[in-house]
Amino acid sequence: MTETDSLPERKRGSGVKMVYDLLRDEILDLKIAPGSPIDEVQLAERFKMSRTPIREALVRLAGEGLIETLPNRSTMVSNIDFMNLHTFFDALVLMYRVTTRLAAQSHRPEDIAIIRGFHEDYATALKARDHLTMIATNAAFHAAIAEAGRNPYFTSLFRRLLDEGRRILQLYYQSYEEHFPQRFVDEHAAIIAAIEARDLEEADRLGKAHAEAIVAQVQKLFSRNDRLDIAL
Amino acid sequence: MTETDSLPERKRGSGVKMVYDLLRDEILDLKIAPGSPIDEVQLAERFKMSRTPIREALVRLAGEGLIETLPNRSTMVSNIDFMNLHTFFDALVLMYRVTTRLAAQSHRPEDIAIIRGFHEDYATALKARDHLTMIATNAAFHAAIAEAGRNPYFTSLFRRLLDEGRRILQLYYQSYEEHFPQRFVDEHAAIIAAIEARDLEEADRLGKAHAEAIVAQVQKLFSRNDRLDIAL
DNA sequence: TGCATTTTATTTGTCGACAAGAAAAATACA
DNA sequence: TGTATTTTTCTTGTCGACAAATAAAATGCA
Repeated sequence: MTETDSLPERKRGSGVKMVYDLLRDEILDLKIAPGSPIDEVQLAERFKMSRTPIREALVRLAGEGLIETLPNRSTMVSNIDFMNLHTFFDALVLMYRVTTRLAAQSHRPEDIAIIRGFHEDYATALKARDHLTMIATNAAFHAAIAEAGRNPYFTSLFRRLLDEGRRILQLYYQSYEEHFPQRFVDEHAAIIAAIEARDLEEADRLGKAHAEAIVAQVQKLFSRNDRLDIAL
Repeated sequence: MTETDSLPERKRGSGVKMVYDLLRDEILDLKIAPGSPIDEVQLAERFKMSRTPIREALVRLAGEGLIETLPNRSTMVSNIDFMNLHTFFDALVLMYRVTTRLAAQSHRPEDIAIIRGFHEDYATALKARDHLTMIATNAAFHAAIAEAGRNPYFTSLFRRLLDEGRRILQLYYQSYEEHFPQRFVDEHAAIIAAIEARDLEEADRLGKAHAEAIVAQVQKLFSRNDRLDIAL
């Protein structure tokens, strides 16, 4: 509702990107709930621009599956498909493996610095018990590893999966507020070491184990919820 | 240039999809060369609609990497990145494996019928020595297998790779006009059999072998071209 | 009151127009 | 003639308005 627009002056091509980035973050941080309707005119008023650039941003978001648009009728934030979470987890685990392995193979020195940066940001956020930052920096950490692997096809799919994962982890931490495992930080450190040592097999193995640990933990929560739903 | 628009009457939401589909096919069939500029007003005239829906179609195509758009300046058909073809092949081979394996695991009877349909279309096109149809039905065949695997994340990446592959195969067949291997038809048949038998390992193995055969063949061509470039 | 039909309201898809940016052309100047 | 600067041209990004499509409300009728 409250909008902090300091500059009414906007550069020519920047409006779309701004709306896109902001909406994307709000969706991934669950600030806008899945299923919420998205109103073009409302957004146009909020950002003080015409509907045209708003629409372009929405088309992009729809292209990444973050919003769904019914023809001639409402557009809304995509729901999380709990029924088919296993397909998400399958893809996530495989991409963790592949990207970590490729990073061990193809990284350059400067990549390690970037990865370490996010690693430290994550550790800091964990100490501060800051969910949102933890989730976002964790995603950034693994995205940086994928970038170091230098396969844009894998990177883009992995980014999409990490995005979707941000929403799911968000739900997870809303249920388990006091759960902040140092373990993940240690695993991250081990992954970095394997990448730096160019040990493909170890990187692959660690990536797989790390992914499966996260998946197992999240699945535990949702299976509990499933049982709850059935009980109702 | 010549446009066959029989109906000047268009339904409300159909314009964007029409432009999108047509442009997409023209790009993938190399009817528009990589690097060609795309002019919005020209398209608007050609399809007899305003620039707005044209633009939406272009944004979609850009989202899939089929066109590239320089801010405030021209937009053009994406070039094929020959320098990094190996990343494409890596991703392609892995997705061939994964989707074929998942199809063996998760397919339903009705999927087989669809897959067989494209299989036969491919065989027909091969007999007719019709490049364009061969390439398109081959992509459709493997996309159908991916659909039977029922993992939308893998399917969407694989679709993108198959699309890009259409352009590359197009180049390939432009060089080797008389090369129409029956072998691929046989391999397709074997893949269908493995899927139907729900033999995951065999499906995986065949998918990998099939992919690597295609990759090897294409690489042979391009490595020859590479040498040529160096010789010049 | 309950259901079918018409009317109104809301939201999207499309349009034509205009202005900002960048390249190309034209001009000035050495 | 060659380079710097201005002018023109061309394309894109944005705008406000209108029309089609759908949902919601109102009305009619039993």
